[in-house]
Amino acid sequence: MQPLPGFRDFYPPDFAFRQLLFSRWREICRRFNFVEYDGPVLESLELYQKKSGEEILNQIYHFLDKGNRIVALRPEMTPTLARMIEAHYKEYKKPIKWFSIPQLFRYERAQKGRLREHFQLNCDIIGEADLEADIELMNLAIDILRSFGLGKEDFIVRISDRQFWSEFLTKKGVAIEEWYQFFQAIDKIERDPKEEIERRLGGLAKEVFELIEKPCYWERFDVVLEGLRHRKLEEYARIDLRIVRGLAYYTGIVYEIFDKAGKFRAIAGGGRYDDLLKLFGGEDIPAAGFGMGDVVLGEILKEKRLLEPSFPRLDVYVVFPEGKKNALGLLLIEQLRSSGFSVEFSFHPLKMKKQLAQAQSLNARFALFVTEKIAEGFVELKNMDERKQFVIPVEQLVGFLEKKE
RNA sequence: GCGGCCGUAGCUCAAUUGGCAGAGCACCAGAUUGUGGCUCUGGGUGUUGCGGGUUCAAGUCCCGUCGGUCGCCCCA
Repeated sequence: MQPLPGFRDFYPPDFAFRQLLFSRWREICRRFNFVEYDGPVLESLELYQKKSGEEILNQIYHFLDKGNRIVALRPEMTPTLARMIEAHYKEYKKPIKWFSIPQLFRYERAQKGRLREHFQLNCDIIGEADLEADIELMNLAIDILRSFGLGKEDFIVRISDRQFWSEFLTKKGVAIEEWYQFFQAIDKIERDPKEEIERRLGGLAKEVFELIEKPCYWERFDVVLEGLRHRKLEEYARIDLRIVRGLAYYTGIVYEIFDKAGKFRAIAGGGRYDDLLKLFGGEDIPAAGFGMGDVVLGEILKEKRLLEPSFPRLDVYVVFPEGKKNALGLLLIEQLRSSGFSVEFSFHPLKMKKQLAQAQSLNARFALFVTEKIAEGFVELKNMDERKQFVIPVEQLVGFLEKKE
C-alpha cells in the first residue's frame, strides 16, 4: 500500500525537518507580533465558489459527504480567514495580524514543487489600508527566508501592482471583461514565445513590452521601495510588472518570491485583497497577506543544506546484565522518566554487549547498570562518551544527571 | 484530463542477442558465558509494481493497468 498520489508520508526524519521548518516560521512570525489561528480542513465548496468562479472548481479536491453536502478540502486559507474575520471583526484591535500553517489540497497531477497536499504559511494583516502593511508583510517574508540562511544572492521579491495595470487598461479603454485575458497573457510572458504573447496582447503589445522593460514612474512603487530602503532591504526586491498572480481577488500590490537561479517554482506569493472581505459580510475591510509553501522552500533548503534537524540524545540507557530485569530497576526507570529524563531499555533479554551496542546506537549519554546491588541502594553509571564507569547511590542519581545537563 | 521517461531486496543499483534474479549499504544472528564504534562468519529479507499476451524459455518483447517523475492545462 502506498499513499494516494501526490500525498506524502512523513517518516521521523521528514517529520523532524517539517517541525523544524514550522518552528522557524512560528518564531519569526512571533517577532512581528503575528498570532496563530487555524480553521477546518474541510469546508463547504460554496466558500470557494463565492470568490473564485466556476473554472477553478476542477482544481479543488471536493466530494459529496454522507449528508449530501458538497464539501471541499481547503485549497487555500484566505476564504476561511475571511469568513472567520467577518464573523468577529469588531472584537479585535486593528490591525489584525494573524498567521496559520494550514495543510492545503488541490486535485491535479503532481509535479515538481506541486503536490496534491502541502503546508503553507499564511500571514495576513487585516484592517489596515496603508501601504506600510504591504511593506511589513514583505519584510516578514524576507526575514523568514533570511532566518534560514538564504541571502539576497539566493532569492528576489518581484513586486507589481494590480492598480498599475487597472489604470493602464482603463486609460486604453479595454473592457473589464477582457482584463482576465490580458493578465493571463502577462503571466505567460516568461514561458511562452514572444510572438504568441504579442498576438494575445494585440495592439497593446508594443507598449506593454516597453513598460515591463522600463516601468514609468508610479508613486505607489516609490512608497514601497522607499519603505524597503529604510529597512535596508531594497536589494531583496525589485519592481517587475510581469507579476500579476492568478487569483481574481487581488486589488493592489502583489509580489512573488523566486530563487535567483530560477531552478524552482515560486517560494512565496501574496498581495492585497481589499474587496474580498466584503463578499462575506458586506463590510469594507482592507486586507493583505502572503503564502509560503513547505515544498519549494523545503527543496531549496535541502539542496543548500540549510536546515538539518538533529534528534535529541537519549539521556539514559538502562542495562540489565544478562537481561535480568528486576522490580527496583523498573521502578527506577519510571522515576527517572518522571524526573524528565529520556530512558530506554531492552524489552527482551540481551547480552550485555548487545545492550551497550544499543545504548550507543541510540546515542545515549549514559548507560546505567542495574544489578542486585540496587537492593542496597547502588547502581553503576557509565558515561558513554568518556567510557568512564562508577558506582553511585540511587538517591544521588537524579541530582547527578541534572548537574550534567 | 493530456504527453515524454521510469518501475528489480528496506536503500542505491546490476543482470550480454530473451537463457538458473545478483552486488554494496542497511538489517538480523553468531564469533565474544559481565561492558559499545573495528574485524570476521553466516543469513536474501524478492509476486522483478500488478494483470494479460508472444515464446521451449520473459526482469528483458507486446498490450493494458497502477504508481513515480518531468512537462502541458491551471496556479491558491
